Amino acid sequence: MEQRSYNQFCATARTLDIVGERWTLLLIRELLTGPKRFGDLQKSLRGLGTGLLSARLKQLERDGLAHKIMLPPPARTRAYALTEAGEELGPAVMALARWGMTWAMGERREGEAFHPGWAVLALRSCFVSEAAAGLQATYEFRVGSEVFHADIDDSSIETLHGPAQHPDVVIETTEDVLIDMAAGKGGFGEALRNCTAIATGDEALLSRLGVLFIWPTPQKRRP
Amino acid sequence: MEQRSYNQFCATARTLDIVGERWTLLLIRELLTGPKRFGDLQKSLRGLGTGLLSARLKQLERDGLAHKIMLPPPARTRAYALTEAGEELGPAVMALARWGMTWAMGERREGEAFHPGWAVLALRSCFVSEAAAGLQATYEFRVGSEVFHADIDDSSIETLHGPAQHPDVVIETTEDVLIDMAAGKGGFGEALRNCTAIATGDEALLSRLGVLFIWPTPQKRRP
DNA sequence: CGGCATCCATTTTGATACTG
DNA sequence: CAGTATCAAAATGGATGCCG
Repeated sequence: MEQRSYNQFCATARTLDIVGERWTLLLIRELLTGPKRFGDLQKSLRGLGTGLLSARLKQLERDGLAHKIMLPPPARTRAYALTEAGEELGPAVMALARWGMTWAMGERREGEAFHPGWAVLALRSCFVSEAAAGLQATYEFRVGSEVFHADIDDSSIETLHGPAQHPDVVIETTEDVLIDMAAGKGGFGEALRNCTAIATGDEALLSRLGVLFIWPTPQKRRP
Repeated sequence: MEQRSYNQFCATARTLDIVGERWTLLLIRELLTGPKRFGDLQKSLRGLGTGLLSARLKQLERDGLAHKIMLPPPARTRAYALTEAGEELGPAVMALARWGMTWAMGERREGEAFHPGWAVLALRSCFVSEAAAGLQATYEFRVGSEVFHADIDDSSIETLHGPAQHPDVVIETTEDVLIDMAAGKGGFGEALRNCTAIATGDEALLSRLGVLFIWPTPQKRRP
């Protein structure tokens, strides 16, 4: 199994040799919110069969971007987690996401899957680090049975799957609100005000959300 | 010809639907330093046949990322240029390049192609915008028969193929120096000091290069 | 559940030959 | 040059069966 390569001594090409194949960057997107099990990865990626998923994960391991871990009790099952090198692809994935928010989102299309985690990651890519200078806060997001949290610590952010230890604010909402947000219908602040979102916790931190996360203005691509 | 899609309502996935196919991001990398002709694109991308190149360019046009233009006299030939949406992929490509510089470069491998333009783009991704606040300067780089220039204007940068109008500094060097730089053997400052680089122009601006462009420290990926 | 192996229909790609 | 046309080789997708 010889690995295909662009054979260019160029940082972009070398990166794409490693993560440029179909599905690879989406796998990394999944793992950016924390370790995931084989089955959960497959459920998130319709169209990716077990064979190819297995091959891609092996490749990520071989290339030092991910590794198998044992989930702590009481789970005690295997899962895949990013290594440091894998985590550091975050900025690149966020940059791709930002471009997509601006130039490629719009209305949800017939048959398109949606997972709350994707919206949470999109939110991370909207994080305005300058607006968080000196801030320390944890926001928890509950959407149906899915829970995520954003940990902000002085201009850095982490967005992880699962509940927070000590959330300062808890926001409970529905998938539909996130879908509207992802479609660019008003920023995060509007999504909150809009409808079903219920928030509990520190009022000041809650109202700060609109400054911490700024959704880019959608634009039209013209041929 | 139905376009293949991940079918996910997610900014990253939507972006990859558009630019995630093989060669597409490398094509965009080529166009990020300015318009290019069909033949020149092909020469830069060994392994990409005329058929696929033609198909990719059509797709870029259809998706509003690039368009055909007429080069101004005396050239008067057709070329491909990025649209605004295409240009805005710059940050994403730069992010991929930065990751590659850190985690994937090292020694040049047997058979790998190299073009000065790739190094110039890598340089752009090392640009420290804070270090350029209030600065206005144009650097011209000459490498063999290839000429590029970096136009810095108050914390923003453009790196283009071709000579500059009014360069403040002209740096003449060899491919080997750029290759060493790309391999991470010392930053740009060192590359200049090192050997064949000859610079003419404003001394103060020249010595500022080491602050304007900071090469990331190469790291090892561990499986 | 997690994961590999196998088979097979479709797509993508790579390489080259050919045309305006 | 700037592309089309063509064909062989790979990669993908989907289904299914097996094993710990």
